[in-house]
Amino acid sequence: VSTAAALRIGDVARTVGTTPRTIRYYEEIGLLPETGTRASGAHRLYSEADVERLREIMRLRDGLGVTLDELKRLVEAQDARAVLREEWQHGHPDSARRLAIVEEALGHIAVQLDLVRHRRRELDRLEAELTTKRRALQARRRELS
Amino acid sequence: VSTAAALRIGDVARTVGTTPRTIRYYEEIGLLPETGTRASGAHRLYSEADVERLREIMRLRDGLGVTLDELKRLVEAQDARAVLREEWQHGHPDSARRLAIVEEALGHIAVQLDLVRHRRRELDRLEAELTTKRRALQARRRELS
DNA sequence: TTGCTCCTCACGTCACGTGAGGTGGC
DNA sequence: TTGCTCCTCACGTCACGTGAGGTGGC
Repeated sequence: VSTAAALRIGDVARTVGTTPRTIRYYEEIGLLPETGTRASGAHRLYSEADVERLREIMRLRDGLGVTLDELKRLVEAQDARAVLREEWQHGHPDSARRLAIVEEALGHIAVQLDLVRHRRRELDRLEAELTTKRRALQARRRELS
Repeated sequence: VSTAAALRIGDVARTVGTTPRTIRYYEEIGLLPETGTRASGAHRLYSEADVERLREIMRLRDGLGVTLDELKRLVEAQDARAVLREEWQHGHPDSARRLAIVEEALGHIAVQLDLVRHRRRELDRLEAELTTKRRALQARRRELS
C-alpha cells in the first residue's frame, strides 16, 4: 500500500463519471461521509477507498432505480453490518445473533437482486424489440438496393 | 376490431403503471398528443392505441436513460418516418430517397441499441456483484448453523 | 342525489445544474 | 504572479407530487 494519493473533488468526479456538484450533494444529504476534518472553505480530499465507495453508490443508484433516501438507508444497513463484523474479530458473540444478522443481510441482498433483475428483464424486452425493428429495416434496405 | 373502449386517464395510468399527473405532464410537454378535441375542463379519453404508445414511451424512457426532451425528438423522428411510409403507399417516390430514410432509421436504432446495451452491461455487473455477495453470506450461514 | 373520478391552477420536491463572488494550492 | 480548481450561497431546472377548489359522467 503506497501513500494515499489525496484526490481533489474534480479528479474524483472525472474518474467516476459525475460532477463535483453531485458529490457535494451526496455529502450534504449524508449519502457520502464528510471528508475528514476540514476548515470551512478548505478543499475536500479523497482517497481511493472513497472513490470506490462512490462508484458502488452510483452503481446501486443506477441499477436499483431507488431514491437517494432509500439508497442511504440501504448503505447505512450495510455499514452497520460491517461494523458488527469488525467487533466480532475481538470477542465471540453468541452465534445465534450472528446468524440473525447474516439472515438479515441475505434478505436485503434478495430485495436488491429482485430490483436489478426486474430492470434487467425490462431492458431485455426493449433490446429484443429494437433488434426486431432493426431486422425489419435491414430487410427493407436489401429490397431497395 | 370492436368499438374503441374509451378509457379515462385513471384507467390508462393504472394499466401502464404510472399516474394521471405524469400522463398530463407528457401531454403538456408534447411527448403525448392532446386527446382529440376537448372542451376545456372536459375529460380526456384514450384508446388502446394510446395506451400502447404510452407503454412504448415508458419503456424507452426507462431503458435509454434519456431526458424527456431527447425522447420527444426520438419519437417525433419515428413518427415522421411512419408518415413517409404512409405517403409511399400512394405513389412511388424514388428509391434513393427511400433508401436514405431507411439508413437514417437504422442509425437511430443503432444509437438506441448502444444505450440499452450499455445499461444492460452495468446491470449485469451489479447483478454479478450481488450474487457474489450472496454466495459469501450463504457460506457464512452454513458455518454458523 | 351521492360518490367517484376528472379538471385546472399552482406551489412543493427531488436530484442535481449553473452562475456569482471569493479563497487557496501547484 | 498567473491560472486553475476549489469553496459557499442561492436561484434555476427537470420530472413529476400534492393539495385547493370546482365540474362532470355512471
